[in-house]
Order: sequence, then C-alpha cells, then structure tokens
Amino acid sequence: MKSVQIETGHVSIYDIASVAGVNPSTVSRALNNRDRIGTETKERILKIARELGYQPSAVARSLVTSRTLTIGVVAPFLGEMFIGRVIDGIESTAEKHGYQVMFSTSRHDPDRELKIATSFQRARVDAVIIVTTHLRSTHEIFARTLGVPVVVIGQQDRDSEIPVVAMDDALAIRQAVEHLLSLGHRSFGYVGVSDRLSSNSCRANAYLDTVRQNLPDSTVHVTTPCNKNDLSRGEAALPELLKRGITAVQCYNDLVAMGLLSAALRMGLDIPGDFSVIGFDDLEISAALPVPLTTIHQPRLRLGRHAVEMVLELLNGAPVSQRMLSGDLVIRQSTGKPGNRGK
Amino acid sequence: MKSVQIETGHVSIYDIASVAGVNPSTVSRALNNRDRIGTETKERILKIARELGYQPSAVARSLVTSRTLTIGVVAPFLGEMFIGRVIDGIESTAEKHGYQVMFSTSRHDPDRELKIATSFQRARVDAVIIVTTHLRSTHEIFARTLGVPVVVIGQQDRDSEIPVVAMDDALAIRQAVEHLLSLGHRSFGYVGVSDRLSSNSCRANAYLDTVRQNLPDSTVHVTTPCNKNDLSRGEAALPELLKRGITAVQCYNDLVAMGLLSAALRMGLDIPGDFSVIGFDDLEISAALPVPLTTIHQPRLRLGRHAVEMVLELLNGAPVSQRMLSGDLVIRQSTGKPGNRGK
DNA sequence: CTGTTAGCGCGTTCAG
DNA sequence: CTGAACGCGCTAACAG
Repeated sequence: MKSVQIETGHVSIYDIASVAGVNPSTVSRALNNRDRIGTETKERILKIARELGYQPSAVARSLVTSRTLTIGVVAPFLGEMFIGRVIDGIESTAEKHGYQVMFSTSRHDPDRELKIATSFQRARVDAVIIVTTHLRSTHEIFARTLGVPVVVIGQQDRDSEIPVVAMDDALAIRQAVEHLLSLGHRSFGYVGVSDRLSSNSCRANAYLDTVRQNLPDSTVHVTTPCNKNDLSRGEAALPELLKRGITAVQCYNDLVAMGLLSAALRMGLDIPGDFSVIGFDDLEISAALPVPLTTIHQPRLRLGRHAVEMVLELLNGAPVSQRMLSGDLVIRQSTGKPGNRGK
Repeated sequence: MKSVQIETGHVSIYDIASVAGVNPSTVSRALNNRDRIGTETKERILKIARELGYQPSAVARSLVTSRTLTIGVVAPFLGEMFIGRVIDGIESTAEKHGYQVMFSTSRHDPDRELKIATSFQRARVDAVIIVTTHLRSTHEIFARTLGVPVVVIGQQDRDSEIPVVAMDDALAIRQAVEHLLSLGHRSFGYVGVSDRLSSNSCRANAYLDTVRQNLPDSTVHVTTPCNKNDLSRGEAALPELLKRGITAVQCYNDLVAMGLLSAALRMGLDIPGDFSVIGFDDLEISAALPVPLTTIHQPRLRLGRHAVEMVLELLNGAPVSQRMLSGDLVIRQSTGKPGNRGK
C-alpha cells in the first residue's frame, strides 16, 4: 500500500480517469454520487481518488456551477470580545449547510467597506453578512451594488431595506431600569459612547424614556465621554457621576462599565454601596470582575445563527423579514439598594 | 450618462468586448494593463468596463493562473482578545501584497483542523498560517499533505519542520523574574493552565529556572488549576497561594492574572501589598483593571506581519527560518515590594 | 498593435 | 450504464 503523492500541482479528475481507464465525466459522476453509474466502477473510482489524494477544485467547480458556496462576512473588528460568539454562530451554521465563510474587517472605515464589497464581488461570494451597530447609507449602496443577498447583524434602530437580525435593545434596557427602580434608585446616570451614535442613542433613549415613564420627577444624567476606547470612557465618566450624586448607572456596554467600575474601585469606592452599575453585552469576563457585573445578555451565538439562516432563505428565493431577539438581564453583584455608603 | 446594471449574472469580458467591438483577449489586456495595446482602445475599453460595472471573476482567473492570491489562516478562536491584533497584522500585510485572507477557527479540535485543511485544499489557497500555542504532530501532517507553504505563529518550544514566528517567552519571563527579585521577593508562585501544556511548561520552566539560578534557596510553587476557563483558573489558585505565603506570582496569561486579581480584591486583599501579580500578553483591558496589571507585552501585530512576510518569501521560493520576537515587561501597579500587608 | 486559439478543472448536456 | 463534447470567465500562447 504505497501512497503516491503528486508534488507538482493537484490531481484532477483527468488523472484519476486515466488511472481508472474511464472518462472524466464518469469520475465526476462517481465523486458526486450521481445516479447513472455502476456500483462497482463507482467504488473503484472512489478508491483510486482516495489513493491519489484527490481533492476537488472549488474554483473549477464554482466556475461551472456559478456558485462559490461562500458567505462573506464584514465586521468592524475580529478579535473583539463581542464578536467571538457571533462568529461561532455564523461559522458553525454555515458549515452545517455546506457553506464556507470569508471574514473581513472594516475598522469602521467606509472606504475599507467599499473595498471589501468589491473584493467580495470579485470572489463571487453567494451572500454577505454585515455586522455593524450603525447602518449607514453606504451599506445600502453596498448591498445594492453587490447583487447578492445581504443580511445585517446588530442594528435595530432605523428600518432599512436590508433584512436585519438584532437584539431588542430597548426592551432589555427597560428590564434593567425596572430592576434599578425596584431597588429604590431615584437618580440615574447613563454613560454612552461617541463613536456608535445610532446604537448609543437607541439605548440612551430607551433608558431615559423608561425612567421618565415610571418616575417623572427623577433625575437622569447622560454623559458621553469621547476618549479613545470604551474602557477609558467609563473611567472618564466617574467624576461627573459622583459630583451629581447619581446612584444607578447604565453603561453603553460592558467595557464602559468595566472602566467605570475599575476607576471607582481604585478610588476606594464600594460598588454597589456607593452606586450601582449595569453593563450591556455580557462578555465572558464580566462575571469574573472584582465586582461581578450585572449586565444585559446578548444572544450572540443566536445572532450569528439567525443571520446565516436568513441568508440561506434569501438564497432560496424566500422572502425574509427583520428578526428581533430578546436579551435578558443578568443580575450579579454590581447592583444593589442605593444609599448604602459606608455600609 | 445612464448606468446599465445587469441583474442576472455578472458582466464578463465578452460582454464588454462585444460592446467595444473588439476581441475578449484585447479586453483582458486592457484590464490587466498589458504592453501590446493601443492607448486609445485601452481607454475606451476601461471606460466601458466602468460603465458596465465590470468586476473580474477571481474564480475564473484563479482557474487559469492556478493561484488564488489567498492565504488561509487557522486560529483556535476568533474573537479572543489575544488574536485581534494578530489578525490585523495578517490582514493588513496580506492586503498590502494583493493577497486575501481566509479565516477558520479550529477550537483546539484536531478533527476540525483536518477538515479545515481539506477545506483550504479544495479552495486552493496559496499558503496557510496556523496560530497555535501547541504544535501537535497533526500540524506537521497538516502541513505536509497541504502541499503549500505553511507558517506557524505562536509556538516556540519544540523545533519543527514548519517555519515558526513566535515571541521568546523564556527571555520575557526572565525579565519578569528579575523585576520581582529586584523588588525583594523571595517566595514565588506560578499559576498555569492545563490545556496548553507545551506553551505553559515553557513559561513555567523559564520561571523556575530563572528563580533558582538567582536564588537557589527560594521557594517556588507551581499550580495549574484545571477549571474550564482562564479566569476561573486564576480565581481557583488564590487560596493555595495565600496558604503558602507567596508574595510574587507569575500567571500564564493576563486572563489568569485577572481572575486571580479579582478574587483577591473580592477578599479585601491589597495588590501589590499582599502579593504581586504579573500577567502575560498585555491585553487591551489589562491596563484598565482596578489594579493596572504588570505584564509581558506580546508584539501581536508584528507576529501577524512577520507570518505573512514569511509566507510570501516561501511563495517566492526563498528559504525561511524561524523568527523570534522579543516581548517587553510592562510595569504597572500590580507589582511592588513584598511584605507591605496593611500598608 | 490586435484577433485566434487553446486550455485551466469541472459539471452537464447529449449520444451511444 | 458510460463516453464525447461543450462551456463557465479568463489568460497566454501564437498568428496576423
């Protein structure tokens, strides 16, 4: 049993056809498990293919079938904590349906997004998934010029022509506010971010509205520091929050909350004694902070899964509408009753 | 100026050839900016191509050139904090040289790795980059059966046939130990991980050796909790560390250090008063912890960059040898003089 | 300078 | 049940 490894170039169905003494098309039928072929010759061909280490060329196949079985995915960054499980969801679902995934990072740069769009176009991807918190008009153009199904993950504010799967931020924020109200809080703060405005204002507005609905006379202070990253934004927000005597603060996401929490602990403050903090996302590390963070869980894996399913339906010509997933408040130790200072 | 958008299928060089009244090969020459073509006809063809919204088919081109200009990248996970900047380095460098990148996650699963290998093979990627802390024998097979250049990022313990770019862990650990020694520490601890054994033992051994070389009579305690993630491993190590009166601890990475730090703070301990902590990686969040973490910085962007450069050299037939990058100790607030309890 | 021809590796008609 | 021929979109040899 010697394995013959062809070093130069790849083995094609021609090679295996000549070894088997049959026509290439017969090999093709055997490999693709088609009807009109004898069981014995099929077995023989498959055996030879295995011995020769044959691997079908996806590019040749794509050229003739005019499908690449590939989904392009654009995200602002890979390697951010939020995106990890979303990617898992996308990759595993796509794989289950025989699709490959091609990732690219946009870095929030519209120029890069355009380059990626043309890159995907040249690669002839069958569909595209965009992960973004901010659906710009460029994305609509992106989708239209692409000429293939496009699905967006993560934006739920504006309604667009592009099918979207997202979490219902407002609904989740409402849960958070109710939690804070039930604890007895009366003066509220919100720490936002300056670089994801549409997503940020969606959360901020939900927060403001819910507080005001329940407690018309309460104080709500919104601050959006413009530091270079989320952690330092949270940190920067602390002095103002303290000055205003705020007892409960919702942050745009867990990283902001983490920055705020760290800064507070460094000052010797007690959380939630001095004030309560709620995050957004439920990152893996959030449960392991010095004060485990109360936060809103995003079903990130499911976001990825749904996006792929929507893409596949679109590919099948089925009509697809927006999907709204609900997130849940995860109560840990960063929230408590107000006014416990020095407890 | 009307833009004609072909909805069904893509425009090919045949389409633009028939519009321009020339032969498809002429179009090809014009598009690829070849020599033997008239300036005027070239301009005319390019104009028509633009108007038709032509995008060359990468799959057709790949079929004939037998190069896909694509580099396959396998990492245990995307969306981990460590991998982010590595990917940035890979993507930007590849892009600069006209290459695309195709990511896949192995999840530390050898079966998945094999599937990815064949997937890359079918996609006819020109080269592969493997990100791993543990180079198993399967990777060697992977590389050999692939038939294209393979480069590994992240493993520096064993020497392999595959070209590797990595950080010199031992050298960096030595810096860390010297820092601890100069602060006056005498009883040392190391918190490791149980699921990346080769990488872990490399760091642990460097730690042990350096301590013993400098201080033969000192105490060194190594513990490797086998909890499910790095954060809880750090947390789990705390009681034992305290019981043994250890004053200085090196952790396998920043996540372990973070878990340890959080647990210590939750217990009301003072860091570095009660004991000093050093991490490994220098993640973005490590500087923003309640006690900013002293840690070893990994040049992650450069790891990615070098890997691509090595791959390109290999593609050019140039011989490539291992590359060792050096990391630097970043001293923050989690390390200090020993015996300051209650300071 | 441009047109003609061939072929990359494969799927898919058609005949046989 | 199998072989022959064609075409996917493009590049690269040749001719002209």
